[in-house]
Amino acid sequence: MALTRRQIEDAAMQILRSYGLADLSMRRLARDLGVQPGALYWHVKNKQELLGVLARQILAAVPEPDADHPDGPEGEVSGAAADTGSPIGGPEPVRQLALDIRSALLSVRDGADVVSLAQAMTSEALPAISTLRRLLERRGLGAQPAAWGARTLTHCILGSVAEEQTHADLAAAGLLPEGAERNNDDEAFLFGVDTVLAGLGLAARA
Amino acid sequence: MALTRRQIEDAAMQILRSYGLADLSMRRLARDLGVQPGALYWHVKNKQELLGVLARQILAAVPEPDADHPDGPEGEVSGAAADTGSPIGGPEPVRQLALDIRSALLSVRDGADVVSLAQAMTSEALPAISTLRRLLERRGLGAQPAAWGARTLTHCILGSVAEEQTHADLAAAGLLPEGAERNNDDEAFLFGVDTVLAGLGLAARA
DNA sequence: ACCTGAACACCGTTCAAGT
DNA sequence: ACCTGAACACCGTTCAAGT
Repeated sequence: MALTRRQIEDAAMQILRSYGLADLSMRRLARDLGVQPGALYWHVKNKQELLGVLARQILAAVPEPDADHPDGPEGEVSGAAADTGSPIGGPEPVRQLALDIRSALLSVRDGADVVSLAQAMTSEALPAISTLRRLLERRGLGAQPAAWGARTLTHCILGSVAEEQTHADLAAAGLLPEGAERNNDDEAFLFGVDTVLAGLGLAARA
Repeated sequence: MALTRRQIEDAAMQILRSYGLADLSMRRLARDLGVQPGALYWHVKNKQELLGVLARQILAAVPEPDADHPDGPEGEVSGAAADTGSPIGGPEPVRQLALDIRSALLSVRDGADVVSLAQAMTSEALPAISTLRRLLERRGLGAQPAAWGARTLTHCILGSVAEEQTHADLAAAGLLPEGAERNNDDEAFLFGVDTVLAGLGLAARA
C-alpha cells in the first residue's frame, strides 16, 4: 500500500523519541518500515534532509509569542525585574520564548543535537530562531544587534540543552561517575538566558 | 620500530588539520600509519578517548591569563569601556581569554566540534573551561554564578566558532548558496562575548 | 609486548532491474 | 510510479593467533 513520506518521517521521529539520535540510521529506519534501505531514497533526498524535517517538527511545538507587547525600554531599563516578570506588561517575552524552545527540545531525545545538526547544515535560520530575532527587534533592538543577539541566545539554549540531554543519555546508559547531582538544570538554563538578556539591555536581572 | 601512542595522536591531529573531523576514522588513521586497525587498540582505549586527547591539545594552545589583575567591580561598574580595554588595568581578562580560546579553536579544522564532542563525553570540564570559571571568580563573582557564567560563555564560544567553521567547511566543499557574505564573524563573536560579560556585570558595553 | 588477520555488526547511498 | 536486490565504499571494535 505504498510507502509514504509521512510514514518515513513518523517512523524516524519514533526512533528518535524512543532510542535517540545514535540509533536513527537509514537502515534501521528501513527495517522498522519493513522495506529495503534503497526504498527510502525515492521519498527522501538523504539523511540530512530528513534530519532537517525532524528539527523543524521538534521546533513546531514552540508557540508563537503574543503579538501585543509594550515596546522595548527607551533609554533606561525599568529597574530590577523579578524572576517571573516585571510589574507592567507581563513576563519578558524573549525569556518566555527561550523557555518554550527549551521545552520543545527537551520533549524529544537528543532534540538539541538534532536541531544543532540541522541548523549547521542549512545555513538559513530555522523558524523559531528568526522568531527570536523578530522579537528582539520588536523589543527595541536594531537589526544587527537583534540578529547577533538571536544567535547568541540560540547558542546558549542549544548548548545548555544539549549538555543536559547528553548527560541524561549517559545516565540512561548507566555510565555516570557516582554523584550525579544534576537537579539544577533549570536554574542553570535560566541563569544563562537571563545573563544574555541583561547583556542585551532587556533586564531580568540587575 | 614499534608504533607509539604519540605517533597515533600526531597522525590523528594531522588528519584533523588537513581533512577535518569527517575524515578522522580509526581505519583511515591506521592506513596512514601503515598498520592494521586493530593495532591502534593496543595503544588507545577507543576513538572517544582519542578525541578527548585531541581536544585537550587544541586547547593547550590557550595562554594562561595574567595572574595579576585588579579585583572585580565593587558596587558600580567602571562606566563605558572601550573596545580594547578600560582606562585602568588593561583589557578585561575574561574577554581576552575568550578571544584566545577562539583562536585556538580556529587554528584546527572543526576544532569547535572536536572540543564540543569531547566535553559532552567527559562530564568533567576541560582545563580552559575551568580557567574561565576561576577567572570569573577572581573578578568578583560567587562560586555558583562563576560556574554558570563559565558554562554560558563556553556555549557561546563553541556555538559561534562551530557555526563559523561549519560554514567554512561548506564553502571549502563548494556548497554555498551564492552571496556568502561572511566577513563579520569576528564582530559577531565579540558581540556574543561582550553581551554575556555585560550580563555578568563585567562591562565591556553599557 | 606488540601486531596481524579476520571477523562481527554495522553505516549512507546508488542503481539496474523488476512490478 | 515505486520498490527490490545487490552492490560500493566505508565504519568501530574485538580477539585468537602469530612473532
